[in-house]
Amino acid sequence: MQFVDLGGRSAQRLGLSRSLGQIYAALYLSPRPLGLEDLMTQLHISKGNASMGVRQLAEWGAIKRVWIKGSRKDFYQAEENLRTVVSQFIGSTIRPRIKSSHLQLEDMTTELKSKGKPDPDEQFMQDRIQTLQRVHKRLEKVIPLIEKVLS
Amino acid sequence: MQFVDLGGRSAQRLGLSRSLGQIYAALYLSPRPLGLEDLMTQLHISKGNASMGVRQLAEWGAIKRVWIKGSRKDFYQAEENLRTVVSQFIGSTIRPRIKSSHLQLEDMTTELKSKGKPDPDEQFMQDRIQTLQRVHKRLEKVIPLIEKVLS
DNA sequence: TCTAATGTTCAAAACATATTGAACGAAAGA
DNA sequence: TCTTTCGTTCAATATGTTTTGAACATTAGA
Repeated sequence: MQFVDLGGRSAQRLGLSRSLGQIYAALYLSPRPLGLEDLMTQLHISKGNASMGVRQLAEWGAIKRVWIKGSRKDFYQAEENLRTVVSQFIGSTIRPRIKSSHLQLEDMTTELKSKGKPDPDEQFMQDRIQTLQRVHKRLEKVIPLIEKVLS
Repeated sequence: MQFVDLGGRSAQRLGLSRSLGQIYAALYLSPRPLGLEDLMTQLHISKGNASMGVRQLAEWGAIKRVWIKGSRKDFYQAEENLRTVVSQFIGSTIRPRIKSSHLQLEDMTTELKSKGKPDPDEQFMQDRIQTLQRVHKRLEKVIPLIEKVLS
């Protein structure tokens, strides 16, 4: 299905697995909660894959588990507020990565500076890294804007 | 080298190959242009990899080829204006993808609408896709902000 | 023209990651 | 208690991507 395909490809672009995107897409378009069985047949994926997928998505708050009276299967439905989904993804995945780069750049500058008496080449490196840090800081400011634009 | 590693990992996060990031990082920190030979030895990558890497980066305008008198090797240096690099990357890679998703969503809505008389489930899908389109449009607005924040 | 230096190409290999599926565990109902 | 249904786990497999390296192309200089 076209929408599910789009979900799969979008997920891959974001560095996630295709099936995560497919699962979310299928749930997002379904008026009724779906069980593992449904996902397996609709998406042609294995039970293991479906199981791991829904767990991951539920951890991120992108889908939620619902109970349906009279069935002992687990059912899931998409968190329909996309702002929430995006925020969650940013918080759990994007932000930590940015922070990590941030820290590494800091490490490098402090180490360089601690050596004192930089020769011209070291000075050049130091300058470049500082420039990069400034750019990095500016880029970080975009993150809150993403969330703002979705409100 | 730490900075080169960071470049490699960052590239991978952006969906590029590790060596692209490493090559750019090495050039970015080097006060002098580097040739293929330098890249091969500094980064422990093959000649083919280095050759393909610099071509790609040069196409994106992230590095430029420079001639050094008295040598017939090709040398490269990083485009030092990171704003340019980012813009280029957005234009050549991010924007087309967004546009593609955009078009696919439009396709789906028009197809759904053309069928007339949606049953309740079709109606639900139609609504969800429309919501998604609105979110998508809002997210698109962030792109110019990225470029703005770098000016 | 021949040789040496350099860059390019692309099929094969290496690598990384996602997916499968069989075995297992838990728990409900008979 | 036994059986069935359902979800989970994870080693093996499949898939997709990157990297290698040997063969080739091109050009400069001898």
